[in-house]
Amino acid sequence: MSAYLKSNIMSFSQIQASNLRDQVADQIRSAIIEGRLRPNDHIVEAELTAQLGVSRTPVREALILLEQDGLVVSYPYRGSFVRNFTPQDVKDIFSMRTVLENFAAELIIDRLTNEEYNHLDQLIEAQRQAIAIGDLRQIRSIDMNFHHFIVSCSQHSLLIRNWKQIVAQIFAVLHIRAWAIPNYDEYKAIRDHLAILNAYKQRDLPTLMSLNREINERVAGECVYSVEQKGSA
Amino acid sequence: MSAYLKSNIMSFSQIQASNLRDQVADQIRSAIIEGRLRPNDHIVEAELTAQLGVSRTPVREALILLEQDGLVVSYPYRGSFVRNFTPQDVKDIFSMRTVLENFAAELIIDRLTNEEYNHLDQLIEAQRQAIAIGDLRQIRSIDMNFHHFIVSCSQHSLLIRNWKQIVAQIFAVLHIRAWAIPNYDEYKAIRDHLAILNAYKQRDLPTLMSLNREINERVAGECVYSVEQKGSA
DNA sequence: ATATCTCATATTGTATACGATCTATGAGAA
DNA sequence: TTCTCATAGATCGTATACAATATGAGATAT
Repeated sequence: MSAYLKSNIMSFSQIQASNLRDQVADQIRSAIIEGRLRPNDHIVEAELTAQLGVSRTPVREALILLEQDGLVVSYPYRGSFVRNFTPQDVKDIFSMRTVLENFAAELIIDRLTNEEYNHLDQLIEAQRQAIAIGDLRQIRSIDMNFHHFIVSCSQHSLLIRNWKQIVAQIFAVLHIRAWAIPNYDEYKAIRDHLAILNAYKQRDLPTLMSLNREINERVAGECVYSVEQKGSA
Repeated sequence: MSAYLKSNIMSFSQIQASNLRDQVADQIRSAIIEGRLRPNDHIVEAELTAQLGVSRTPVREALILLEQDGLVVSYPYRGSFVRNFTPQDVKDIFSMRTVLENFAAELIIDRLTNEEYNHLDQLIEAQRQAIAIGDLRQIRSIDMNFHHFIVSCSQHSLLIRNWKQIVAQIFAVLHIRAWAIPNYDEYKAIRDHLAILNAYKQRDLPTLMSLNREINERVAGECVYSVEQKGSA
């Protein structure tokens, strides 16, 4: 395996937050993405201070980061809350994701190597096994890795950065979908990924772009439905 | 004039930073965008504390925001520096701008009203006058407003937000161009804007998208040249 | 009973104090 | 002369203390 490919594959886990700010941000981000913190939950700085054993300074700085990431909203002298996505928010997020992933596709479709195809094949297989076991957290993780690997192949740091932000928001929304649609067919993602990978192998950009659009619009629809359900419940 | 249009036009000036953090961030951002702070300049928290008459806390928080915006880079225990754009950075920034503006075009091209066309006409004329006077700062401001108005018509908050970030970085780079190419023909922008506006009026999306791409690639090339000049100087 | 006002409490915004780390400088040895 | 290493100064990271603001409970008037 080439050094480039390896670093690409590892780019999710190799990140190590040096300062407390980033560590705290990662903790809160995980809590939101994994659904332990729910939309509109009040994030009280003093509580995190106690729970994490750090002072308010890094906690506050972490919350600033998360607000920039669109996972948290803050109001002056009232505090920070887990962002509650409106149907319009969800539509916007998924439409932006489509735009970014189509841009990535345009950049890489003629440059992907067999090694990279193989890695994507393996990820699909791993996700299939995670679904068989029923490990939802693992399913989500591999799913994200599939798309992240593709986007990171572009080596377009700005694109990768913006995509990561969007996807973090999407994962927060996917938890709402999981609550609203308990028996969601996770194998849909497998079929989607196979179709995407096939389009890449065929180097068929138009098909790939409409695939991206259709998939994202379908999932967006599911999430909008879920958000509306939650609002009326 | 419709209420929607009015709020759209005013959306640049109506922002009012309530807390010190945002005020400090705005000050530093302006300094970078206007070229008073140059790439690689060391931003020392204590100096800003003294100059602005606030404590280090809001200064630090502002620097975190600016790092997220891609205008500042920070190294642990070494400090924050005005970001120095590499040629690759410049290419990435402009290619992302193209993607975002083409997305905006797709969203709005069939929905723009005569009022909005008129406003864009007025902005072009205002920019022409600013060029005649030679007010570079005003030229830049109106130029940004032209594009911002278009993007904001999409009412896609995520798109608008990402676009604003990108454009702040571009403005920082444009100052490098101004230093490298002192007698730059500012009327180029007028011709570009007229062509863009005309494509919108014709509702000709393909032409508009290739226009966007060509213009951004041309300006990107000028900026890459300028960045390379600076590096070798 | 309802509405409105007052004030205590909780929470955030800001300032300051302390600790950790980097960088440059200079003395001493090879 | 040049290299190494210790030390001091500068700067950032974190913790704590104080100030400003929002919220809600209870009192009071209608």
